Amino acid sequence: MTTVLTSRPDIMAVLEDRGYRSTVPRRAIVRTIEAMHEGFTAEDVVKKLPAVGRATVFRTLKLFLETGIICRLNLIDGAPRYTLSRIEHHHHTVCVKCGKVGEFRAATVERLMRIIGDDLSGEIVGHRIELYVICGQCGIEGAANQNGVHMPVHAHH
Amino acid sequence: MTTVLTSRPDIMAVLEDRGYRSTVPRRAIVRTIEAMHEGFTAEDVVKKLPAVGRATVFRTLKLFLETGIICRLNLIDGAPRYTLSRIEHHHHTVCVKCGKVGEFRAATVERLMRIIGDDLSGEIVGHRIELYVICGQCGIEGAANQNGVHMPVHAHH
DNA sequence: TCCTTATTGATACTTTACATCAATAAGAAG
DNA sequence: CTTCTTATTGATGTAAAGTATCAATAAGGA
Repeated sequence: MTTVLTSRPDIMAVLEDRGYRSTVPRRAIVRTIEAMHEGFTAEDVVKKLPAVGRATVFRTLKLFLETGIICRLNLIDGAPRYTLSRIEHHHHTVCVKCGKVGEFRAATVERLMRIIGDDLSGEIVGHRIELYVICGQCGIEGAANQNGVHMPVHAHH
Repeated sequence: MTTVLTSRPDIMAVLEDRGYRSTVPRRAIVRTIEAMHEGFTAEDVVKKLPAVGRATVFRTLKLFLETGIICRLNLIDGAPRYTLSRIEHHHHTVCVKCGKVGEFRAATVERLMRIIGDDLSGEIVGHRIELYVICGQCGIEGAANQNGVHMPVHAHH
C-alpha cells in the first residue's frame, strides 16, 4: 500500500496543454525534481540549478503546485517539502528521523471524511492527512545515529 | 462532535510544574491567547502586546508548543496559525475563506490509524489531520464577499 | 523570419524567525 | 526582608523563505 508508483504523465505536456510554455528553466526543474525521490525543498532545487534564478525556481514550484504536478507538505519545522504527485489523490508519510516523504492511498480515509463531514457545521472542501513515521531504514539504524533533518515529535495533533 | 471545549488546566501551573518561571510577559501572552478564539498568528500576539519584545513572543510560543499548550497549523499559504489546545488529542478544521480554526475529535480517526499502520513498513509515531471547510458563517455570507485571509483551494492532498 | 507576449533573472524588499548578550527579575535560601 | 543565583527578557542583528518590480530575453504562432 505504501508508495504506489503509477505511471505519471509527461509534465511538460500537461503544462503546454494548459497554455504554458516549455522553457529551458522549466525543463531543467522538471528533470531535477524527477530525479529527487522522497521529497525535496525549494532550496534543494535552487542549489542543484545555479543557472536558474532563485525567483524562477519559486515561481515554477508555485505553478507546479497550482497545476497539481507537485504536492507541498508543511512540516512542523523547517522549510516546506515537495513531492512529485504520482497518484491522483493520496496522503503522505514523513519520517521524523530522515525527513523522507512517502505516499499512500486508503479508501478508508475517504469514507471517514464523509462520516466526519456529517457531524460538522461547515462544508468540507478538502483534507490533508500526514502520518509521522519512523521509516524502515531509520528504524533499523536505530538509536546510535544522528541524521541531518531535525523533526520534533510533538507532531501528533 | 465539533469543537468540544473541555476544561483546560491552568497554563501557568503547567509551566511551573515543569520548572519554568511565571513571568509578566508569559502571563500577558497567556491572557492574550486565551482571549483569541479561532486561532491566532505569532504576529497577532506581537501586535496585541507592544510591551513584550518580539523575540519573547516567538520564544514563548515555541515553549508553549513544546509543552503542548498550543497547537500549530502550517497552512498552505500565509503564516502558521496557532490554537490553544483545549482537548487532549484532536484535529483541526480550517475555513478556507476566513481562516478560522476549529477542533474536533473522532474515535474513527484513531481506529483508522491502526488500520493504515498495519499496511505501512515504518512505525507510525504521530499523525496530523486537517479538514479544509467553508465554515457556517462564510457559507451564509456566500459569493458576494471578500475577506481578509487568503487560502487557495488546492489543499486536498 | 518576424512579432507578440509569456517568461526570465537581477535586484531589492518583506516576512518570519532565530542567535547573541548585557540587563533584569523570579524565586529559593537564609 | 535581603541576598544570591540563574532563568528570562528585550534590543539588535541576522538568517531564511519567498515575493514584487522591471528591463531583457526567448517561445512559438503567423
